[in-house]
Amino acid sequence: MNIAEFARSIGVSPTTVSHAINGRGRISPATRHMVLERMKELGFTPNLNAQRLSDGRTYMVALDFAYTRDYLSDIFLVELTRRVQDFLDSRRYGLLLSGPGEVLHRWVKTRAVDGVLQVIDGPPDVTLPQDIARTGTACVVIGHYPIEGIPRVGSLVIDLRTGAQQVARMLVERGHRRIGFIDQGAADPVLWGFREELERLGIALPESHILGIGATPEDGEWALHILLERPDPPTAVFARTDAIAAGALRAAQERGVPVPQALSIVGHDDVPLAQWTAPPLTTVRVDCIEIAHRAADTLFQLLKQPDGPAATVTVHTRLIERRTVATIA
Amino acid sequence: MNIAEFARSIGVSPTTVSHAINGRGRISPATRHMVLERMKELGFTPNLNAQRLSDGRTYMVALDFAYTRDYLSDIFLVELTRRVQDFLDSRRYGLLLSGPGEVLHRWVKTRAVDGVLQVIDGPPDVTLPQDIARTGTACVVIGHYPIEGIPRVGSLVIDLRTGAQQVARMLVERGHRRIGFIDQGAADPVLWGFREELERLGIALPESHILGIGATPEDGEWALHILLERPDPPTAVFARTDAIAAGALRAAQERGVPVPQALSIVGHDDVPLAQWTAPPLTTVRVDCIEIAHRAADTLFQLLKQPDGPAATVTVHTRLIERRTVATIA
DNA sequence: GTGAAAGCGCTAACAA
DNA sequence: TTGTTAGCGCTTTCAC
Repeated sequence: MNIAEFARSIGVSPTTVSHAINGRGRISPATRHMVLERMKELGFTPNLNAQRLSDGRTYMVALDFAYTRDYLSDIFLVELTRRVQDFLDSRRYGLLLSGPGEVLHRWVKTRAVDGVLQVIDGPPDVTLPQDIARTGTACVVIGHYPIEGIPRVGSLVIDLRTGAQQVARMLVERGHRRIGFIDQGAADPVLWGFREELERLGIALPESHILGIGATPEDGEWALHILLERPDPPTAVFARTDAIAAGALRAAQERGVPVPQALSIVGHDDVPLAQWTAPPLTTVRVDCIEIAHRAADTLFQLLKQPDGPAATVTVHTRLIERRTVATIA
Repeated sequence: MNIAEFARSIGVSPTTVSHAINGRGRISPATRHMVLERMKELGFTPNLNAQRLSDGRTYMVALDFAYTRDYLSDIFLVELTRRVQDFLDSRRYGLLLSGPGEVLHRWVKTRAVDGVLQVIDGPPDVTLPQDIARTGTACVVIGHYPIEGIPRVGSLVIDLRTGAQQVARMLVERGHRRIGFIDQGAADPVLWGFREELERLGIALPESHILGIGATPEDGEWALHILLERPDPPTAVFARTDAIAAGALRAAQERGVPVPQALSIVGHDDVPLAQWTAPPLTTVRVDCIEIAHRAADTLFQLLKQPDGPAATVTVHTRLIERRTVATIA
């Protein structure tokens, strides 16, 4: 059944039906109500593709993971995807889970989506969103750095420094002076923020106390063993991911080093695992719901006002205290 | 730029361009080649929404998780999603990540997708795929039971019994006679297959050796402690998920029970965690790639031949031997 | 407040 | 082999 048949069968014109559906146009509340009622009765639903062609909007948003590494854990992406999906659902938009690169461009060029949410893990490649925006498709980049001054491009900055700084302050307040850091093979804002804050507090984070090659628990085990073998072993260790922290925790237990009494351990990301470790892991939360919400919101802003100011919003990470940090005597 | 402008600018008719794009219709190879070349040059890409309206196909597939519990772990869904996405990408189809229930129905009714892949975790609700299929949209249900005899509905059965039976045979071959099972709060084909195979081999799995309330490592710890307190403690334990098995492993270590020397433990699902435990976990793999591929394939079959036979394909789980099972002296 | 008619950009009979 | 033309189902301007 199409709009014409339906309109005829309830004795009005297609125009009236369209007005009733969209709430636009002049139509009496009574007529509108009647049309809507009978739509349900007769089971008429407008063909989305015709609407798309006609009004130029697709009611679709593409989500693209332009990842080069595994910066944030998979679970973060799942969670983010789910939250974005919920948000879009509630606005009757659809989520197109796009592959990266060429595939995404195809969706943009064929006008399959109104906007793109792009999650990236490194420094931003301005070219990508620029290409997208040039075709008239809005784009919001979710990453660790702002992107500014490009029309139709917004950015959501996940500020990794905040949480890292909180960790630094907490550890120092608890009396820790010899502190270690285990990264996942690449320095990033977590390390930078952590180190800067420590330095501000007068504590050094020597290169010898920063190590890491990967993001598995094994990497964490390995790294912790090395740190504890040093002549001046740390009393607290901050790990770049919870998985690394879990490995470090295990290594400490293997060595008979009680956590947190003899060694404090802090993780990062607050994945579910962080609540399961024994004792539960003190860590830094990256708030998915907030990120998903505000990123999608920024995108919708851009859809509504294509020439509005390209917004940059920042979401901060924050310390979640559990049971793996103790005060030094 | 639309097809008319483009056609005019290269001196042919829109029809010819359309023929060139779609490979259908009669067109000389030379013309076709020329048109394609100039498309790239001038950057013309056909509007997908117009194509959709015109030829009635949307080149979109919806993926829906109609879950009531957490049967398969999240990581499975991620992996599955990624594989489905890759498959669709390669066929120039898009993946619409749909919410469940009403949301999915909206996409179907508005003709936003050609087909639906539905992942369910319990016994099948035939109504759902039936409603979808009735509107002319193909549907493949990914679950643990076949769905047959409904036009335009296919099913992919993940046969959980196979792997469970392999586990049973392996444990018995290795000399185990007192065996325990930790489930996640609900009996399912894994338990059934396991118990049946044990019985076939003349080994009983007493109710007292089957327990479980949840799927976290803590649940596994708790369950293992109880099992080992029994007068006739098991020498081998099969856990319904790897997370449960990981908890059991930890509990054994806490009690000073060496694994696998004094106790064999087997997990299920083969999530990444299973390789990280110490020792690495013997478990049962659910092959995502195969599932994604064959489910999508079945769906495409249905798209190609709407009235073809509604296929049911079965993917079997299989035992992955690592290091947590030993032969009993 | 309602309806007639002209698009939106593409595909596919059919004619040339 | 190529071009003309009539849809696909909706929105929206503009008369009534």
